[in-house]
Amino acid sequence: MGGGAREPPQPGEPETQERARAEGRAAPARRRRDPRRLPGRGRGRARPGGGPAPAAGAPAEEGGAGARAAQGLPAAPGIPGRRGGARPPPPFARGHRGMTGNQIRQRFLDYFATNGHRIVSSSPLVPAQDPTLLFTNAGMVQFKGVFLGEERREYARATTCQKCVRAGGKHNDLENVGRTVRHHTFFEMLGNFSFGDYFKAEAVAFAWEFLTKEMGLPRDRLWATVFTDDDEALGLWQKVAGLKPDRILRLGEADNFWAMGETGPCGPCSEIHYHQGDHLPCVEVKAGRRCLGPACECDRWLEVWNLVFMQFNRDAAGTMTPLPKPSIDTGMGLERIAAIMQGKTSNFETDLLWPILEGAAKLARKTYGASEADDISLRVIADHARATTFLIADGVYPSNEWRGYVLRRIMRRAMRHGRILGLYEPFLWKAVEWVVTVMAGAYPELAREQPRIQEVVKTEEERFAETLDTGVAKIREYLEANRGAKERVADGRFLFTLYDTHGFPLDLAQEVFQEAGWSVPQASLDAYEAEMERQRERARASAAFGAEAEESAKLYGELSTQIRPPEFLGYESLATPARILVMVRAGHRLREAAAGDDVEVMLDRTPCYAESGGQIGDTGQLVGRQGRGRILDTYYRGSGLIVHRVHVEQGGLREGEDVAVSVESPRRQGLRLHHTGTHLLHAALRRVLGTHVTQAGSLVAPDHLRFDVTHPSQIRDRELEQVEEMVNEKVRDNLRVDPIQTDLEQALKMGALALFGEKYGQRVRVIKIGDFSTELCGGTHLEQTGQIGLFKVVSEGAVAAGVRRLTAVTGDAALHYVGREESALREAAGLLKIPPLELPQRLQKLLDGQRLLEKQLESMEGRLAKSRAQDLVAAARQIGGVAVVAARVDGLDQDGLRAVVDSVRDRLGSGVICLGSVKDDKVNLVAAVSKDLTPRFNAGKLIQEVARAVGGGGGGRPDLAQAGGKDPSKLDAALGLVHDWVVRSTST
RNA sequence: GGGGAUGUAGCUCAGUUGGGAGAGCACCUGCUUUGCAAGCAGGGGGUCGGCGGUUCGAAUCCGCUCAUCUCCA
Repeated sequence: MGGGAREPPQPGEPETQERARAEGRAAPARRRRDPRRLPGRGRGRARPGGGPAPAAGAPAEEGGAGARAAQGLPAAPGIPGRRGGARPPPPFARGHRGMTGNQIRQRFLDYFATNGHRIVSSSPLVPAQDPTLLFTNAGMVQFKGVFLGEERREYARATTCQKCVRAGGKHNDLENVGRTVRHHTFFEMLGNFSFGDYFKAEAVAFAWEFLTKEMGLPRDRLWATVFTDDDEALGLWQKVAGLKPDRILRLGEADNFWAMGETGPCGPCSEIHYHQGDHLPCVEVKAGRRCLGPACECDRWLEVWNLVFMQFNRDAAGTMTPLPKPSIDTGMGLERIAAIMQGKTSNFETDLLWPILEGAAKLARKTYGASEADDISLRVIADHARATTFLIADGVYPSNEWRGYVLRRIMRRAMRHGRILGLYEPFLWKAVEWVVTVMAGAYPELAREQPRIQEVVKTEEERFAETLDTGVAKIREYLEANRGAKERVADGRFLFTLYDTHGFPLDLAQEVFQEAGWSVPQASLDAYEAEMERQRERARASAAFGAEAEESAKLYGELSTQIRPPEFLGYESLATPARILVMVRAGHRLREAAAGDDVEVMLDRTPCYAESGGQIGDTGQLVGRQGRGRILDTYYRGSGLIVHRVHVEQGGLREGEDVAVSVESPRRQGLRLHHTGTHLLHAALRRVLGTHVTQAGSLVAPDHLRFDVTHPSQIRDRELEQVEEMVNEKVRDNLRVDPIQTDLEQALKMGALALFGEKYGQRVRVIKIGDFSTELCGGTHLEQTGQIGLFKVVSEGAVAAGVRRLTAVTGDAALHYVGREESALREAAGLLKIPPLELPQRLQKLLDGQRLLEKQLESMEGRLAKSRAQDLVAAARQIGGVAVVAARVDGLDQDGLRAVVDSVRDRLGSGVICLGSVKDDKVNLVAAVSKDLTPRFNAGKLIQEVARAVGGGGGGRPDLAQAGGKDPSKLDAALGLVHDWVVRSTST
């Protein structure tokens, strides 16, 4: 009975609660931290307005020396510009003080390893197959499937140091980073996990032992919190840790209850808090209230470690049933524990971040601690440099959508703060090196990827400079256009357009305006914000459109817990008997499907490959007793469910029915050819271009393959030829293609390429092609490379900055491709009656000849026009002293006619001309009036009148006009109108 | 996924209710001159992103599409 464990939301904290749930877990680094209430640097200087006495412990005087220390200016060795100030004695046991971040990380993993935990390496920042999650944001992300019971591991205890990014998405803390000493976009999360193995008692004991023994933290500074009615946890803290009851707080659901989502595993949690000391300023005290102790949001108390007791399963109705095997998930921010261990009140002064911040400070010739504004910028740069480096290393590229967009925002924010510090030239790419220096020990891939990362960062910096330039130009235009404005006040809507359309940041815009002597009042900022809000509204409104997709996602989420992922037989066989477990249509379960229906079918076993790893899903047939369906596509839904999209062709299908499933085998064969071809291509590219080449995307279709790779510049023809040759050589070598089942560690030892964004369980499949290629892959492959027959690259091009896209074909498709090209060549050569190989020279000759002819034609036409003009000039009539030419010159198009008219006008010197021509059963008309007569005659008006007579219309300038008409038979009559018109125009 | 902007010569861009596709730089030729972005004369170079529509006529108006930039999610 777990229903009672739920507690109503605490008033005044709905947002926090909602966030905690949305986020999936408690977040030591940010939870319950409202930035507006965080102690900023300057805050300690203000005296509290005579509030009541602070909580237990003698507080240091507010605003005094102690407060200064709280401002992030401790007497830290090696930190320049620190000011003198009393600091409390270091709260360390001897021998532990000053442990480096790297040592703490290692110590943590080692400690849990000796306690039976498997050390699992950090998963990539791009979460595998979880499109709802932007980035890996907690240690448990890679174990989600295990907690949900969908996935099995060969160990029941694990420990990790997980790299995490929290930015973008529902909770966006980006703007807070830098303004505080604890917010991060990138951080490392230490955690230990139990999958139905140990529970609360051990979790508490491990945490306590690690902090007090391994880290040597003094017991009297540690406090604990538990969920309201979790007496078990309360008891454990007393028994295991020897904490007195007054040092254990009971907190409500908002703080100490954790859930993965609306439904699924959940349970109470328990936090360990570290008491930094009452000499630090407290926001509550400042506001005239008392410090809340461990539950307070001030810097006196630091939440260090969160232990989650996964105990219940919550269903859609909200009822909670106890899990058969309760689990443990814990998280401790590395940066925080490092700050404590190193006696720093700011994460940025730990050895994990300080070298980066210091590097930026040196570059900008600034001193950390000298000015609050500069400090914010320095912290921003230090933090964002880490996020940038790690994200790019994990295959994210700055772009204008999804993850790439979040990365771009992080990068641009860092660049903006660089400018605030006076760094106008690209600098962030230099910071990458500092990050690598600090982190490469724990993450060797950083060192390997450093050149590529720096390249990407530098290009992005240059791009941003361009954006800024165009923005400044826009503002100049605006200022110019509004030069005469009464009030020199910047329009908020313009500021928004500037940002929305041209990416020019508001704060920079304000600066530019103010420099030009314009003001940006609050009203403008409000208008800006209002436009922004409307933009958000729009986005939200159209997001609601995906409600059906969401509904079906929800259904599949539920189904995942009810039925088991099917057995995949497609590696060995193409047909099998199976049973229909579930059918779905339009997001709803369906018992029976009739002919004509399109349904989604889930089977207990299947030979059909579901789209993944770039290989598209199989098609095939599904035959039951009563009916038959065509499988149009196969894909994954929920977690691990294989869904067949089936069009029922005959009779009906029903749930529970036994059917025969088969894969369309020629198509599958095409997929196998192109998938093995993809691996060969990948390996060849790395050999020809270098190992910086990594897969950035892949599509394996039956008739072609598409492969995106990271490469800074265009791939030259010569390189492509080399690649193609190498692949074909491996095809002729007829290498064996071996699928090997192994574990991840072993696979990596074999040198297998593991790709970003792919999910690899503990059991992985490696495709080994001779000694040429070793890659983790779940796709279907050939037995021997010789089956490919022929490999042809079809095209090469750009996808995004630094990413090139190759398209290639193999097997039959390659032969067809070559065949088509060949026959086109033969046909072309046949037309010229020459051997195909002579085509290029001959074509060049022909083109030159053609060019020459065109020129000649042009000059002939010119001469012809002139000679005709001569006749026409001779035939000019004088009407009221004005020379008028109206004539018909057939066979000329608009351009030819105009040439003649020009010529006539030149010779005439002064006059009115109107010529008509019939060509292709249409009438062309051009009229001209010499400049001296334009005050009296308007060519445009003339042509309109004439054109009307031939069933057309026209217009133009006063001195030249053209028109067309549909009725050639009326042309002569129409031209007759010209003289009348001149007469009339003269008389009026 | 939704909004906004841009796409014209090798480069940077102009092109005004729809009516001769242009400038500067770069390039080629010739002359002049050998002092720093040299000058003068001449010349080459364009599917006006693509497709479709409206119109006698479209770089220009409309629809679709592609690419790039940018914001929101």
